[in-house]
Amino acid sequence: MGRPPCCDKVGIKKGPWTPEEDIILVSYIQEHGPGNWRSVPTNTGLMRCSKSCRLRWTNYLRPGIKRGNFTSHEEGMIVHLQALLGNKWAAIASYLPQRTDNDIKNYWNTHLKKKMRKYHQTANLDTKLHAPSSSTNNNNNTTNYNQNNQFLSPATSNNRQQQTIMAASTSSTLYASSAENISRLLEGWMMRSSSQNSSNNKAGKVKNNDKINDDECVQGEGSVMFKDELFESILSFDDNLMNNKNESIQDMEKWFLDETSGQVKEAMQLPSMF
DNA sequence: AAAATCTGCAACCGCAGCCCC
DNA sequence: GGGGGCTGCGGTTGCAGATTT
Repeated sequence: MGRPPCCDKVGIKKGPWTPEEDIILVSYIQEHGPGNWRSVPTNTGLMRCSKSCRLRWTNYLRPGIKRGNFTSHEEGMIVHLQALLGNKWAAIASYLPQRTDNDIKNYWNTHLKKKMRKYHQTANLDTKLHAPSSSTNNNNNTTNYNQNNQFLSPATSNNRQQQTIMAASTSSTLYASSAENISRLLEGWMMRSSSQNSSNNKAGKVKNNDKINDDECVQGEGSVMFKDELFESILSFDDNLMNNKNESIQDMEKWFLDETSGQVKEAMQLPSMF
């Protein structure tokens, strides 16, 4: 019945990755580059399925990943892009090259969704207080979501077209193509893992990896590369805008070009919490 | 202080689409 | 053209730590 899970083979390890496994995977990718995931478990001896290796790399080990502490600007981007695209986390992540789709998805589900709900509760209350009592708005529910669990902001329109535009501009997969970056990551790994006590790795959970990525790849020399990639990503978005202007995309353009959070809020009609 | 509950996030599952033969 | 394999993606789960009772 149904499709069997990809990883139900006997001997395939599941669950949290150990630092040792991470080092093996990073070393292998340093040598061969990302891709051809099918061959990774056999070539490395890792008792993981190819899918697990790919996920571990893209969501955690890939150089340039920034973790935790989303800035208000990033929050604004996520909220606005989610309003435009719906739950197209990969597309949204392509505009935040230092964040993974998984990270953004988690952040949306755990933080932003609640914030938006709260905001709309407040906004709804305000409307009720200020609107005439004859209002025919029967939306008791505070937040509007469509069938795709997409938050419906005032700016939302022509989503199909915008998704096409977004998809066209997400072609730049921002894997670290630079061997230098990967080796820097590996160096950081080796240094830290040697001084790391097992107390930091309860039940195989490796929380301190976060810092390694930040230190080595975001604040280090490698950050130049990723800033450039972000810039290119935004440029490609602008190119698409030139060809596909419509009202809400112009809003988007305005928002992208604005640099201060105040302007962002204004352009997006975002609540003050951002 | 201990138990119960909540929260955040890494990892897994399974579907869809692409690519190659 | 179509069948199989591989990869990408979004939804969901499970668990550890934090918070509350």
